[in-house]
Amino acid sequence: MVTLKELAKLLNVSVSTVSKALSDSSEIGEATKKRVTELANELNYKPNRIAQQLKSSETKVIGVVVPSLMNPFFAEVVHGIETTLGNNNYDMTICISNESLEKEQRSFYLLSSGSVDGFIVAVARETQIKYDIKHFETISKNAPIVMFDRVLNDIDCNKVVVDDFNTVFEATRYLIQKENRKHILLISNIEELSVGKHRVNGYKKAVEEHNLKTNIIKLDREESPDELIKNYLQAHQEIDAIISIDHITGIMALNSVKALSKNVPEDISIIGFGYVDSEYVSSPKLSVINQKGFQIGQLASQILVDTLASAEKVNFKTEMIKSELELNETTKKA
Amino acid sequence: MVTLKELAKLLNVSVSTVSKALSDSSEIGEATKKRVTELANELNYKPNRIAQQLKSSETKVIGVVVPSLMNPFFAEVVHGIETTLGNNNYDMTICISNESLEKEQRSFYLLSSGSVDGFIVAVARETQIKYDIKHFETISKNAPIVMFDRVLNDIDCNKVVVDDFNTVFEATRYLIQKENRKHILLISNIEELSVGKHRVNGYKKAVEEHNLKTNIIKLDREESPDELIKNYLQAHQEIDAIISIDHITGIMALNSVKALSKNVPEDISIIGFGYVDSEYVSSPKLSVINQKGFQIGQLASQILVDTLASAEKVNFKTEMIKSELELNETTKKA
DNA sequence: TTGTAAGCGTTATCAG
DNA sequence: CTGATAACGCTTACAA
Repeated sequence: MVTLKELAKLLNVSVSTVSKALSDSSEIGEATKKRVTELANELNYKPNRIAQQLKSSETKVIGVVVPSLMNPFFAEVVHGIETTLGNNNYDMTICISNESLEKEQRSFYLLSSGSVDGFIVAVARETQIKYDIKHFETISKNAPIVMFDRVLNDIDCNKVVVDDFNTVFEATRYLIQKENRKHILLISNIEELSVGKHRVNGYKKAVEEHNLKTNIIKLDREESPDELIKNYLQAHQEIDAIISIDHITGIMALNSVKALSKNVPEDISIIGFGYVDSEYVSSPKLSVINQKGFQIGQLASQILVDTLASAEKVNFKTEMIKSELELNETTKKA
Repeated sequence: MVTLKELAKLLNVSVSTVSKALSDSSEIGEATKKRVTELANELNYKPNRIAQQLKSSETKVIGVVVPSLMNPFFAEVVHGIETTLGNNNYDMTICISNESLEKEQRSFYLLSSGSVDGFIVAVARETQIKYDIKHFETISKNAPIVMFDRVLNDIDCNKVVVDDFNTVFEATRYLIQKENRKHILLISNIEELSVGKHRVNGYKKAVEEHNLKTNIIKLDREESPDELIKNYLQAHQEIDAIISIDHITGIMALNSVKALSKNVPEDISIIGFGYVDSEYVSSPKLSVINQKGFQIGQLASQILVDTLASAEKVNFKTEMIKSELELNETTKKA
């Protein structure tokens, strides 16, 4: 790595002259500027970012802490984050909490010692359950945090959330009112998360508002979830619609229904949660709730970048990104 | 952010005393050590990592540059990378090239100015096609690079590759020899990538070795790929097996076949490329080639960490991770 | 046992 | 127009 000092020696000028010349300062004469920049290019000089960071006490790096990258929703959000940060000359360092509280804490403490200017987080499942949130309290005093999707009400920071309750409420109501469905099954495998609870409650409200019965299956992947769904459907022939509240069980439900030789959407309508590939891997194409992960990521990082740019402390806001019901082929035509 | 200097002032000792005390140096007396650590804890002192990095000219950060995170294969690899790096006290900053040469170059130059100790890359599609690889040549002189999956033969560095040719060759041969298939269709949507070419060639070799005819569909997502597959199958009723060489078209093929009321695997066997969710979103469960993304990520980062740890320059190696044929329900029982 | 000072690579202030 | 110097926060010879 070639440094200012080496350039200075080779050119027989001082370090500060080189520095100024390279930043095109008006203090430096055109002739020297040219000499300097030419040698710098030749030797492929790049200012050492670590040194700049130390000097400016700004890293231009954002710490992103997510539970997983193999969940397509988070992958999508991270993609949105990357795009916006890139446009604002920020890099990101990603830590994966793996839904573990301890891993999340470690990541935070590691990054909080000057490595990043701010954080974007979706809190780990274990953190939500145990509700051990000291690390957020500590950090939020020093560096701005933006939380998305899985947020903590008791932490004072900017938040970007999905209107989980209303989204599922409306999807359920759609099935009842527009498709005249009366026996709607909800399939859930994220019951313990706050977002999961909101979604279930949205479903319940819509169903109860129409004086219908709730039908809920809670899955977890250990068992054989497709069998469970199939058995349930066989035992409950009255089911005429399914709502799945995560990105995978909707497709599983669709496959189960097909296996029972029921017609979709004639006999049973299905609405799942969408992700980038869901329409490619389902047939007929799954009707989905699109959570707009990309936009969520963009908004979260824009808020963070803006916060870092403005000196005055503005009050914390919670922005809501409205999910969109995308009617494809597993619901009847509108 | 509390610094050594502040601690020193508060304790009426010198900065170096504080520094040594905190690193439990034998030079410092127990009494002062105690005073120092207590105040440090109280004030939540964390050494500024940027300063440490400048001092040691080591960042303990690895730059990871991948084409996409929404491709589950890369998400899996990144997960493997994160795990291994975490175990070795490294962080990672991720850049997404989005398959763009220019974005890839920018990422490299940005990170190469001291921000990271080394790189892990899968090269962008555009880079492979245009074969503009100057940025790799430049960087590889200063920082170690490990390439995975999409590698560049002309760059001298460590590599972790998948045996694409043999994997598909063997899968095809399996269909021919064990399942007695004679009309095998290959579906591809990554023809232009080197890995895609290898896979196609593996297929061709197996087919031709048995004096069978090759049948290939090239897809791209703009058109309506499922229709294309369906039409092809309808026009070619003799097809009795399908190999798909990416993570998504295998499931598409399965759905198309079912739509034509053919039985899987009785009438048609299908083998796709697997990813974490493929068995959950297919029914019957797709038989897949498992590329072992997680292991690839682990190995790539282990190699990089080892390289950084050892002073002597060892020769560059190319390691091969053997993919595994996982026979599920879309092939006949072995 | 503790303190002083130099240095990592930059930038910025101030003199020359 | 150019150069010396200090500072960012830390580590580490070397002195005391």
